[in-house]
Amino acid sequence: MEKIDYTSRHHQIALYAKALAHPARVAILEFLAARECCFFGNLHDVLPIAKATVSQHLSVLKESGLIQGEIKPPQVRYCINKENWDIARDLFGLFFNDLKKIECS
Amino acid sequence: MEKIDYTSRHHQIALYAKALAHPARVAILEFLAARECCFFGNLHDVLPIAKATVSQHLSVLKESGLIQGEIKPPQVRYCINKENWDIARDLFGLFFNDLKKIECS
DNA sequence: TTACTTGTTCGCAAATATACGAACTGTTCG
DNA sequence: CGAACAGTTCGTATATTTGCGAACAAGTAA
Repeated sequence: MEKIDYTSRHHQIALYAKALAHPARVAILEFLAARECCFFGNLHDVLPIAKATVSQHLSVLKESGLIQGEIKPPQVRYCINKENWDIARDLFGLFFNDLKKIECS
Repeated sequence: MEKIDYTSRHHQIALYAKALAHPARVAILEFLAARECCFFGNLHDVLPIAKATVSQHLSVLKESGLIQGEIKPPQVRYCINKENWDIARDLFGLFFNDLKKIECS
């Protein structure tokens, strides 16, 4: 039997999933999306974690491509990266919806 | 400013995301869904990892609720858990689609 | 019974993730 | 200039994840 390699799709889904794999990051994305954009301080104010930790989670989200940050001295404004957000949405959408015949006999 | 607690939705999305956060598990789910169900051996045959590791990933997926295993001596048959799969699909669907007004000014 | 087949569990090592305070950078304000 | 403000980065501690071989458990076949 032939071993398979993980496809780039597998990797991409896994990477976006990893970005969503912590409640703080889910909350950040939700908060960001609801208000379009917001500053680091707004996020730190509502999240139950230290600012260093908030910064770290934002860093993970930035690396995943789901958000972007813009320096507006003396603050930093974060917002959803719409392009990658759409890519992630489509990846998950296809992944969850295009699997037919799911019935265990 | 009021701190928020992570909601159970945040936690649930994070948990499902964590289940998808490894290429092997994405591949397993895809493989499972394409063939409805299959045995441990089929998965081990196609995945580039040791059987102990396959078992571990299956365990993670089982705990997430996305799949279920049934012992059919001497084999174990795994398949998608449709109920939870639908829940996850809806969670991600709402999460990615119900965020309007995503534009960074 | 013994041997084999199928898959899980154990024990360990290495890598990654999470969290925080303290120190730091860069900007603004007095 | 020095103080205050907004965030990031550093260093560290702890927990979780990933991966594997070896040992194990359960069922089947001889």
